[in-house]
Amino acid sequence: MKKTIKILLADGDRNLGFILKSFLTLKGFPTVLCLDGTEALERYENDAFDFIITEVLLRNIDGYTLAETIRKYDKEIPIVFLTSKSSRLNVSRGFEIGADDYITKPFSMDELLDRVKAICRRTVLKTRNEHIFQLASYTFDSVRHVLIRNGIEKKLTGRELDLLFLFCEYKNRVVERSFALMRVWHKENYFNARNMDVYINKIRKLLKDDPNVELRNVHGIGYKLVVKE
Amino acid sequence: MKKTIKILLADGDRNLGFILKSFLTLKGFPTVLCLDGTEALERYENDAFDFIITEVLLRNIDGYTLAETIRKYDKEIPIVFLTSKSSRLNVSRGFEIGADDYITKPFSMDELLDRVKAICRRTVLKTRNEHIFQLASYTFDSVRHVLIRNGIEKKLTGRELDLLFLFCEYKNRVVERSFALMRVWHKENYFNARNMDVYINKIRKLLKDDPNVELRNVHGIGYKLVVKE
DNA sequence: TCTCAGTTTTAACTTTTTTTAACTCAGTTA
DNA sequence: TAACTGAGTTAAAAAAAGTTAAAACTGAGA
Repeated sequence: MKKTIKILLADGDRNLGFILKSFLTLKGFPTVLCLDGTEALERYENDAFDFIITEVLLRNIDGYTLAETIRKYDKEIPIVFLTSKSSRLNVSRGFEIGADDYITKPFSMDELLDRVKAICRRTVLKTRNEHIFQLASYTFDSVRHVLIRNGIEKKLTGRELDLLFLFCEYKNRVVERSFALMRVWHKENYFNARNMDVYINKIRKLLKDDPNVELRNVHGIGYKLVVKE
Repeated sequence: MKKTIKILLADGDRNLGFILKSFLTLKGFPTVLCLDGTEALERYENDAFDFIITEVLLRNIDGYTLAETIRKYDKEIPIVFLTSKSSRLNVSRGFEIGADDYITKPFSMDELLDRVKAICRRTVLKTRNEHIFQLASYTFDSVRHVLIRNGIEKKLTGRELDLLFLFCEYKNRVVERSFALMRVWHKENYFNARNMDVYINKIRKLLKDDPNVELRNVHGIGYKLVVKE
């Protein structure tokens, strides 16, 4: 299962690349850095990524060609291009390949992070087609924001909804704590972590009437919504 | 027959500007890029545009002044301001000029496109005189200022009308509180915010007879008029 | 100009939701 | 088993939103 968004970063500048990689990884997006196009493609073929960030000007294989090749395998994966001021570039080629964004250097780390997050949010929204989940005797309607059992409806608050929705997406699979924090609170710190504990508690109380549903903790890793059916 | 929307984009950053221009053009909105206020104004006077996107901080003539000048010629043309996070700016001045939206950098391309499209939809509604909205079993006629259900008409007051109209424009999408305050009250402060609460309450009472319409709060963000159809 | 009804704003107060905090309990490792 | 870290519980504080009523404003008609 996919717990986190794993980024493939292709940037020829070893120093900047390393800084970006460290920053993104720290912010909850594990990142692999490649210094040229060939390396990036090789890495892509031998690993599983959820997000591509690539410079336009890249040694061996340029960013556009890299993106095109990756698009052949994956029509959905978000691709963001980085360009420097000096570089002559073919923006429309980028967008025809299906770029999700272009970011011009110089940019701040936070700017990059913000845009990565924005694109993730969007991609997640797209997949949010299914909105009614059956959890043993509970019915969870994420559009109407209610949890129903024996005809009794309980209205969910925003945080309850987002968190329960996340666990439903990954029903019977482990969701990592840090992933949940990023998805629901969009950041990770001590207080958000405690706050999540509180909401885990609330969700457990909401689901307590049917022993066939259980929000189980996986020590040191995260949680798993176990549904017997 | 759909008319193409031609955009005048004023942005001092040559690179970002070029990317935005290419992106918008590719997405079906032919765009002309100007790098400063004087150039933008000159272009505006010698060409026909349907949409203005301008940075607030612009060389020679700033974005606000540019917008004000254009407003003298055209009371209807949609104007969107781009601002950077850091820049201290005068949001209410923008809305007094009649801004349709403010977009804070960094934003993703898709975000910009979405908002441009949303504004076009609205403008089309206005010019087509599509002013009647069907909200489940309610009919809202924004020209006659009435809300009708089962043949019973209720007259709406000014504020009720403006606010409900705004929510209808963004039906099933979230309208941010501060955006609503700007659009309806043209400024944002503690009392306006409380005042809006009062009108949210009024609108909910007006719409309470059909459970298929709901003005839902999104905690910490805004409201969403949810209509099941 | 004055009055009055309709409308909007201000204000005080309540409720809901989220966050912070303090403390307890459980699982892991040396 | 002690020490440590992760997780669970509960309560309080803080922030956001909802409700209600009175005050202030506004504009049409006397």
